[in-house]
Amino acid sequence: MVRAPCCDKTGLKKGAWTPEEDRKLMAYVTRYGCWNWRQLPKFAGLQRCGKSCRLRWLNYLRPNIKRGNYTKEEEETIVSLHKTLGNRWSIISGKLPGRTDNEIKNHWHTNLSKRVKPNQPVSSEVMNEDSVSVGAPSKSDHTEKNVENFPPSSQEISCSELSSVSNDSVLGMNTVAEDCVSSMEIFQDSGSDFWDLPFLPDNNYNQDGYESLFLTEDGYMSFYASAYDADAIDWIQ
DNA sequence: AAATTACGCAACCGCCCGTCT
DNA sequence: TAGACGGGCGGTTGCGTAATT
Repeated sequence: MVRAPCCDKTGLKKGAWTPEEDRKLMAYVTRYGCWNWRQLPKFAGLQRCGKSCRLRWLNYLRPNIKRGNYTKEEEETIVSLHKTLGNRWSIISGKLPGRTDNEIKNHWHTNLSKRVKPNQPVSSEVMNEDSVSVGAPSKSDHTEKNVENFPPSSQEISCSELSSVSNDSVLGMNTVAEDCVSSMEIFQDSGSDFWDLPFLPDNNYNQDGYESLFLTEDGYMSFYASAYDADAIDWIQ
């Protein structure tokens, strides 16, 4: 079976993301969630592959992403986990709140791998699921969480980050889920049919970019403060 | 000051897996 | 049961910038 390309690449933009594209993606995901990455660019008004959008969101735009220098503890954790797990960056990132697998992978290749002796063997049992289960949730766990977090609506809503951001409670990375939920609840509050709404690309932020965004005490980001009523803001906070 | 090299990071690519029909 | 599809993951690439010559 030959797989079709993930998306029709003709006319799709590649390379670095512009602030405008970031705004569109962030606005859309924050407001509507990530119900289908492949379709998302179309609705968000982006000339990008869905995978590209997903990556950009997960690695850069997602709330609570920690950037900058790694602490000694973080580096020790990475080295230690890499010793037992190998290049399973997604699992390793699950143990480092706010760090993305891509970032950890880059950091490893540019810094940490040089410090670790190259002949250090990676245990073959790494590939054994049992040994990986150091708190690494299964995909079915994620599915269950999705079900819990997203009660049935007129159309099934999936928030795929839930599965990439593993072990939410441990990580403190449930922000994305909160985002999706908040998006839906706020939508529901608005009393209109979400799935019939056209994408409103530029109404909820100002011309200067992210100034409408803010972080609440809990680190939850809201995009709605200027566009919705006080009830929504109270809920977010 | 200009040229070259090294480095860090963002993004892309292709494969794999799970789910749905 | 097989095929189609979407999402996730790890490897790799390419660009921008800092450091060095």
